[in-house]
Amino acid sequence: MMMSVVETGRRERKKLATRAALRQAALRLALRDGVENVTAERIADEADIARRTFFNYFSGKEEALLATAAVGAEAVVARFRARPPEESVLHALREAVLEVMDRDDVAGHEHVAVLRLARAAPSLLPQQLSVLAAQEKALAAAIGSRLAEPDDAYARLCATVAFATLRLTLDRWLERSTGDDPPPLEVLRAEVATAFATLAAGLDRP
Amino acid sequence: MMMSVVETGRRERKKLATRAALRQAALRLALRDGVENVTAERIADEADIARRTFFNYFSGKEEALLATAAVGAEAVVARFRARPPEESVLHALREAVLEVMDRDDVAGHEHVAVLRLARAAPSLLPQQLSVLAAQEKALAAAIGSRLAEPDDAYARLCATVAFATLRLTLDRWLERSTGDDPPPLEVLRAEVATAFATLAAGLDRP
DNA sequence: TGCATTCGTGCACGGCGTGCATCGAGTCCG
DNA sequence: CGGACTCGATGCACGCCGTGCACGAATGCA
Repeated sequence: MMMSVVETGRRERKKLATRAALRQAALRLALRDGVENVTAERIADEADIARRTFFNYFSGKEEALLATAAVGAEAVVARFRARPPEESVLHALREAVLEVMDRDDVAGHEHVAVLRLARAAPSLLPQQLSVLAAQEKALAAAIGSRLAEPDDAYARLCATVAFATLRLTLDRWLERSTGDDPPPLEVLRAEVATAFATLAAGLDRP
Repeated sequence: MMMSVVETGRRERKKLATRAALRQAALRLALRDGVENVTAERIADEADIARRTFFNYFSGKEEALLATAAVGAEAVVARFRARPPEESVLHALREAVLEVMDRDDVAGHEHVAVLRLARAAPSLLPQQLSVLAAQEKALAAAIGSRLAEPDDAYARLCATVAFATLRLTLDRWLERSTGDDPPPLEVLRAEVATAFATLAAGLDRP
């Protein structure tokens, strides 16, 4: 039983492909028919996979849909780890977030599409929050290993507050959507910068 | 169709009683048999109410269980509104939280019991986060009406960060549970104070 | 007292999530 | 190469979930 990340077998490749197929099928159906009309059965059919097998990969349609968003949150943590250690915590966090946002690739567009679906579909909110909560632990660990002296309380507070701020900023950005596409990325970048600046300067006000 | 909060009729009293009976039955069963062994049917039977009627009051067992916790979050918002306007935002928030915690009544003990259940039962996490997210709007509105000049971005950021901090602090407090009961309240009060102090002083670190 | 609401309830139905047994492709080893 | 082993994919069955619908009873009102 190896825990290596790079499992080089045909089996592992097929598993990855199956998971991706299900994830994309879920997103396609949600965009085409609306979130409320998506069932596990339909997703499985769309990907030409048995219903039972779908549940081997995801606990439900919500998890399949938000798996796309989870990749984005993981990416933020990964980028944060890669930031130079001399940067302050909030500075590194902000840059990590901006780096992920600047990736204007297919995964990014899918991520935005999922977030827009989640905004309109209340049934996705619990799962969306759970995804962030799960990544909080990873981010807290990453922050902790950056500190000169360990401070679990501070690391976890930072992680929690950072993701909460990110979620709020994205929500406010999507809220401004005119018609059927989101505002320009520059607006989002500016909002992220000001939010993190507020946190760094001290949140209190008279 | 009156929207008054105090509906003084026999009907309203019975509805409140039914809701409370279901809520308490859910908590009783979860504590006795474990969260995973609680079903809507059992809750309804325990309260001597039809299964169908249960779903007229709650969307599922998770909501019935977390309803107890939701009351606590609402109380924080209510106390915050009652704080004198000359206090700074974070100061008023901290005092509001401490006021609610100091209420050593039955509702408080039930609230703690539910939080301890939620910590051990992953299936309750999504709903727990949703409860807080729902109260964020109310808290943001309360903060907004306190500010000299309106600042929606700041108000919502404060509300989100405050509840996120509260959730984290409670989690860390329950984490320290020795055996079958939580650490003393004084520890919790101190943790809340330091967390809010950190936010007020600025979250960033080298 | 009679009428209008509204609540509680039973019924039915489609969807959900999982344990279990089976089959077959992929992997390993001699 | 070939046999044995591993593990994912699948079908089946079952209990639970959440809701639309219809109906009767309790409540509120004039």
